Amino acid sequence: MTEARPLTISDLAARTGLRPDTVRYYERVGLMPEPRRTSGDHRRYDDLAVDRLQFIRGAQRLGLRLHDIRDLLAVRDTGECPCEPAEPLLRSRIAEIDAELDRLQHLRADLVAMADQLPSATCPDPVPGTWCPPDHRVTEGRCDACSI
Amino acid sequence: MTEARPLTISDLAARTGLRPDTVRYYERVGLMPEPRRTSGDHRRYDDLAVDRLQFIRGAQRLGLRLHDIRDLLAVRDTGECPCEPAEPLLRSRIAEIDAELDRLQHLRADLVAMADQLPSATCPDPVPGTWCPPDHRVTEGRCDACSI
DNA sequence: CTAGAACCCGGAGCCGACTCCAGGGTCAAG
DNA sequence: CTTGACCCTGGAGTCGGCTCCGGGTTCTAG
Repeated sequence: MTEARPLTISDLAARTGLRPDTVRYYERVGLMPEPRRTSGDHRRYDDLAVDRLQFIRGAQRLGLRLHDIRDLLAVRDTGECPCEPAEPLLRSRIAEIDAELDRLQHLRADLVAMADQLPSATCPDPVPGTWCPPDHRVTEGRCDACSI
Repeated sequence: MTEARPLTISDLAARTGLRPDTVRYYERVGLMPEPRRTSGDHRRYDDLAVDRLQFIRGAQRLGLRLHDIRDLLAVRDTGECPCEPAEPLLRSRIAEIDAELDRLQHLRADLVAMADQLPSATCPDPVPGTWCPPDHRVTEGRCDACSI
């Protein structure tokens, strides 16, 4: 069977697409438990560690923060399914993402409007002056109300 | 005329919705030129400084980074309209935003799928195991391929 | 003239998630 | 046993954009 043979930290890292430093970092911040060590103080891991790191990666892919992932892991460690506490977490991340999408869509629209009018209108009179977002009207090469 | 009477750093900050610390910070990083000083070494500003900070705020509103804004200001300082160099900058920011929107939309879809299936399926067997993104099929409470 | 608000400066701290470093020690293949 | 790849630690650095601090100085209204 493919049991036993313990993994070094870089074996583990390689299997999970991380770097050894990152694994040590996860240990420091409490995502990974302290592993057993060789007599020479080198970390040795088993497949549970691989599983745990994959859980972390999966949760990260879902846009969760290490802070939240730590909480889910704590639940998981009790032997319970982390789904129950995960759902509100996911819902609130969705809300955050919606807010960010909204912000970016508005921003994008502003940028496009700005970029489109740039080559033509605003530039007749190369004078140092205010250069404004597109929702501020420009009169005679100058911005009316650039109070933001 | 509303000329002359020079502004202290907090006057300037108040007029532009910033804090004095922020203005000093902008000076440190090269966005604002060194202003003149009183004999006691206090900064004194004029309306050009207000204009400049408004330009900075406007460009920030468009999602430009201080680094880029500094470049635009450098052009503006030559007396030229910063539009010419601004356009490619804006276009590349738009591309970045598109990439980010894309990422967030995928992420959102994954989160929703995950959150929707949480209360039901995945949880029949509260065993510590892998908990995976929704595009990885789950068989008998376990994930087939959770290699990211 | 005096009180108290505002200013000065350099540097540190914050957020998140790493990443890298130096200066050692250890492991395993040959 | 040697060699070279790997590992250890604690701490610092990175990115961006501020924000705050302490200890000292200056400005200004009354």
